[in-house]
Amino acid sequence: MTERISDAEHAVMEVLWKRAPLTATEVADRVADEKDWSLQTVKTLLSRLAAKAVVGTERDGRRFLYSPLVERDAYLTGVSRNFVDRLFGGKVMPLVAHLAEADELSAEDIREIEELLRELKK
Amino acid sequence: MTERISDAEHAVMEVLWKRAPLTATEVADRVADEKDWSLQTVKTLLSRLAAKAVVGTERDGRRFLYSPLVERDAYLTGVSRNFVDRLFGGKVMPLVAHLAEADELSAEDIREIEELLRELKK
DNA sequence: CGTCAGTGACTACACCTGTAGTTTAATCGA
DNA sequence: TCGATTAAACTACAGGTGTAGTCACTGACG
Repeated sequence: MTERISDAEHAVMEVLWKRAPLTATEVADRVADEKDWSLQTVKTLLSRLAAKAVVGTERDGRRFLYSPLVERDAYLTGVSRNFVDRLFGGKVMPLVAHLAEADELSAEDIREIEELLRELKK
Repeated sequence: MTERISDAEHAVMEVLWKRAPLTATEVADRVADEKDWSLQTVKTLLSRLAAKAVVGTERDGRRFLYSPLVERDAYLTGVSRNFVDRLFGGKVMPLVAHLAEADELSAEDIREIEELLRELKK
């Protein structure tokens, strides 16, 4: 069971998944594109992530370099799994069906998914 | 924007979506199949849901009857939307692709989804 | 009529989250 | 060398969440 990552923490992780290692200041700069957070806020989030061993720290003189310890893919698999389990009884079909019925799927989406499934069957 | 429903509250909602109206005790009994919560806990959750106007209350003598005010379908659409937006940039394909790659889709799942999509295109 | 079981209302409380401010220690530039 | 800068560490604090406990009332039962 991978440690829980909160929404705010997730935004920080996205930055680190894109590029790492980074210093706290660098992370804050990049996160600033999305969120209007102070440097301190980002540092707090990094500390919490480090405390949970979701990011690793490496000393670089007076500062730290932060890197993800959890892979984005593994994380996404975990949360998706959890999501589908909790809300759709663990079955992906009802989820897709639901999105379809709610008109959340474009013709484009449908085409892409079909293609993907065709690939999978090989 | 529908009011936020927490995880614990969601378990209570599932019971009410299955059958309503119910008294607090009845809800607690049914929830007990899933969660090991005391009656008081369930009552607290019902109060919070009522305060958020996610369930409605109807007086029945000395007790209340609780019913959902939000439809399950609408709720699922909302959270699914939100989930896909936050984690997969709003595209459903990457989510399905991800679950597929992570071997979370059985051959059976694939067949069902294909069938569903075929239906959709009509 | 008095007691008790059931019910909603109110209170509790620790932990998580979002969002920082403050303190302290190290470093770099003049 | 000394002050200005910068970074990490520690502290803060309100609101949400999980998980109840307690209180006060009321109707049913003996």
